[in-house]
Amino acid sequence: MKTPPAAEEPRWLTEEEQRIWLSYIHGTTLLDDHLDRQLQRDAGMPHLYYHLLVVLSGAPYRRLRMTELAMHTKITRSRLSHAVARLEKNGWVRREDCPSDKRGQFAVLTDGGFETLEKSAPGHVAAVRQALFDRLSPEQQKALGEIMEIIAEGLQPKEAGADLPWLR
Amino acid sequence: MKTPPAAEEPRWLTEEEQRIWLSYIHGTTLLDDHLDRQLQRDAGMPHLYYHLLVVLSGAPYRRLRMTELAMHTKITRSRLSHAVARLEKNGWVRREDCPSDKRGQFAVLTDGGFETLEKSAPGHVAAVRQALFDRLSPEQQKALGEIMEIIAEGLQPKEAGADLPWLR
DNA sequence: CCCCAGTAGTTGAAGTCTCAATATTTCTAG
DNA sequence: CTAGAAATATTGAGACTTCAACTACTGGGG
Repeated sequence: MKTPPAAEEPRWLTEEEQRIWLSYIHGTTLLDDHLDRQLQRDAGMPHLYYHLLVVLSGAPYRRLRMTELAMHTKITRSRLSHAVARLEKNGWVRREDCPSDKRGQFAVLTDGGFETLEKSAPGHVAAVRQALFDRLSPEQQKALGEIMEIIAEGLQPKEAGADLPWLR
Repeated sequence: MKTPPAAEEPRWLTEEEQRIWLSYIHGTTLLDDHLDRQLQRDAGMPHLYYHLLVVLSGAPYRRLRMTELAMHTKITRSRLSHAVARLEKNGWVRREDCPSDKRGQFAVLTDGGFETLEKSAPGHVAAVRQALFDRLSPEQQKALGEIMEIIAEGLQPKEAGADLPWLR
């Protein structure tokens, strides 16, 4: 009988938590912008598009179903459709019908796309190193990986029932 | 005389570094999307716009010069101009001329903007907690803050000369 | 005082992203 | 076997971002 049931005061962030959160916003904003600019300049595409090529380049036969590619990159299928349309226009990706499912489409990395990747990869890796790995201790790198994995895991569309408390 | 001078092989990311970098991409992609969606739904604006209101609410007289606001939020002045135009249309921010510099503009948080913030803040804090703080140990939270600060610091437009090696 | 390089901020066009709606195909219960 | 539900992928409109060009103003040397 201490607090009214409906108008609970929310648990605000502490000063320390606010600092951390602000640092997160600043760091990610600056890094994302930095890489987008670097890649736009050196490869003619934003970071996400580059990443799509990277993922395709590592897939069997350099191809992936649209839905799979979307899941691997954590983006919506709609966003991916638009992105692939643009990459196709550049000749870096090609679409192919899926023989076993008439609804399906493969996104296939073309030779031109692969060459573009080869040309721009060194500059991109250098940028990532310079902005991230060169500045962090091995412990911090390890911590960052673990932290981001936890965050990603918590936001992933889960398997059926996994977030139903009465099924835990 | 071991390696040709022009075609040095770049220092690719190790497997471990690749894992970390991929986790970073996944985590930030999912978290940014999650918060954008949450705020679009509950407050009618994307996360960046909400953050602009937050920063203004903490500034003296709830106002900041455009350039200052851009620096506080790590975005370009152009992006800010567009964003403030939209926030102004919503009645959450108002522009005011700067008396001491006729080029200058203040962005001022309106009462309506403040109320909107009050209404949506609890939900937003809850989302940040649930996605981030609730899942990380105190040590991880601390580490994340330090890591992001380092990254941000490295990408910040520096003071004149600060990045000239011969001035160090 | 005047020139002009630098600063503050805005603008429009082109590119990208979101959201809801759509067409098509596959799966499944009955 | 078939009707309905679910999955695959795309589309278009509107919102947001980027980039370069632009206006207006300031401040410091000649």
